[in-house]
Amino acid sequence: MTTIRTRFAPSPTGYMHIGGMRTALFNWLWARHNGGQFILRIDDTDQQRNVEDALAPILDAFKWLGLEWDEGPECGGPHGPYFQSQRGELYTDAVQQLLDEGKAYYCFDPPAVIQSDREAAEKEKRNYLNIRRSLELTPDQVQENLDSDVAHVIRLLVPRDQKVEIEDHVRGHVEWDCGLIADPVIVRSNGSPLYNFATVVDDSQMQISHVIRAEEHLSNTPVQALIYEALGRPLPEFAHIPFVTAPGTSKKLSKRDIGKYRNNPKFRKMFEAGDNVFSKIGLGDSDTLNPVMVEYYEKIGYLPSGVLNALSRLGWSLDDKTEILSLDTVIENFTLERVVKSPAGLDLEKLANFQVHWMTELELGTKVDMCVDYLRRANILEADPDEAMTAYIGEIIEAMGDRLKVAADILDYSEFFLDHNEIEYEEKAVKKRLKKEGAAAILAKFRQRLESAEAFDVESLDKLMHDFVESEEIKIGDIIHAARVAVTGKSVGFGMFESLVILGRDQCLARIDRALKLAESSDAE
RNA sequence: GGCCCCAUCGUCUAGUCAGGCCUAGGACACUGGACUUUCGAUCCAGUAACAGGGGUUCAAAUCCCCUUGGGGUCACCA
Repeated sequence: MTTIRTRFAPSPTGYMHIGGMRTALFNWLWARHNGGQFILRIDDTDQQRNVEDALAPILDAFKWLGLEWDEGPECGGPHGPYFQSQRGELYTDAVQQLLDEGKAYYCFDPPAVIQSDREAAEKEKRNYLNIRRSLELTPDQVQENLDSDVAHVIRLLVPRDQKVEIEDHVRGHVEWDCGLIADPVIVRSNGSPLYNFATVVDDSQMQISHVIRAEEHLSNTPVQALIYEALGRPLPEFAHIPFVTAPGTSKKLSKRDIGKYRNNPKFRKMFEAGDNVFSKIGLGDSDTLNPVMVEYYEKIGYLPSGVLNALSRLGWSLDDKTEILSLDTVIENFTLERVVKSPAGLDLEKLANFQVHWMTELELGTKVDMCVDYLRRANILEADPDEAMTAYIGEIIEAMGDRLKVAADILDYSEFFLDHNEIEYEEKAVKKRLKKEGAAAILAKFRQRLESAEAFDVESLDKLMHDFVESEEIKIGDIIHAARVAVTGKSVGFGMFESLVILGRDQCLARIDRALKLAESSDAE
């Protein structure tokens, strides 16, 4: 058995696409499942100036999710360099080989001529094939053209009388008729190699055993297979996995359509959450980070385990019932055979569900650390918390329970970090719960009970309120809502008694006093 | 348009390769109920799918053919 080697070859685009991450994950999984290697290769043939800046978010995404690569940027490896821009010699050599063996040729037809050939073919409703005029030239003429710098590209000479066949691990048998394939350009007029060519040279030189990529590359496969054949190198195994579609659609998830997604009901909440959270922690809004990017999930406080679980289940399943999957479980069970053939829509609700599960698995201390990070960035905490503050935050998080779905949710409870005169009261809540007929009077009485309460713990306060309700002959709803609004400023939150205890008696009394004044203030509206 | 791929509940999927165990299973979402101080969570229950048409067979979600629908790709992008 040869070693299983897979790769992911991103272009430095400045962000990591969530669908691309899924493709990378499947490659990584297949390598890990087989005890093989996963290689990261950077497709920087476009030569942007700041490759480094544009690459950082991509590497960060891999690091965040814990998908370490065995060879690639930063760590190097025996088949380097891992940047295509530094592999020019490999491509030049391969092209020369093809040229020498007559499997590729210089094409001197100007683009305009090719263009009109194409149009002519289209007009006659016949498939376009190169006319191969340059093949008529004598070796001397070719040399002459080259010597006098006549513009040219290099094309692969497609053997038109054969078929290309592959046994795809996901698609099964797929074949193409070479008689329908135009001679692809493999080297541009400026001397740089094209994707299809560079990929083959690299995959072959890096001894990639399995090319696992998105379905949209299926149509590149015959050309690549032909290049392998021309080069006399063994064909890798192929697995074309379905692409990821936008939620609720059947179209490929694409950053270009981000504008549309804003109005997509399945997506809208994510954008809103982004606007809300990112502005608080100084990361812009949902324009800077959107749900197509892996970084969005990281920065809004998703867990790697949640995202990984969701990504794993996108086009793959373990069996007929297992949904909650740890990375280790997936590694152990991942096979290409169980990859589904049809496109899979990104299911954000299910992602949220996985997230809740993995969040509840976390130790309190871990949650505290995550939340502290957000509180610091949002300037709710001005310094790293001391022991007392850490314990205080722990109490809040425990009280939140599974209301803490993503780490950024802690920001919804900022009132616990403010003094009584700093908190904001929700207008609606005040109107409904405090300005209601008789509400203030009840609240005032309850305040007295609180003040004189002997013990200030959850159990005692629970009893205190129930006794109060009984003696006043009111319903619990008549006081508890008013009390909540009074001490938190909001109509919703976690347990009432936990809230009171966490805030402490003095803070509660001060807040109630403030609320009482608010309730008395004139109803201008 | 050419080439290629795909088709099971609203969504992600199990079942398809080796036809019968499928009166099609699970999960998310949704609806109803229980619990409850709000929100959330939880527990119970429910709605809901084999795209259509032909074959083959004792038997088809599963095999074959056609139709329809959806999608990808057709560059000196990757």
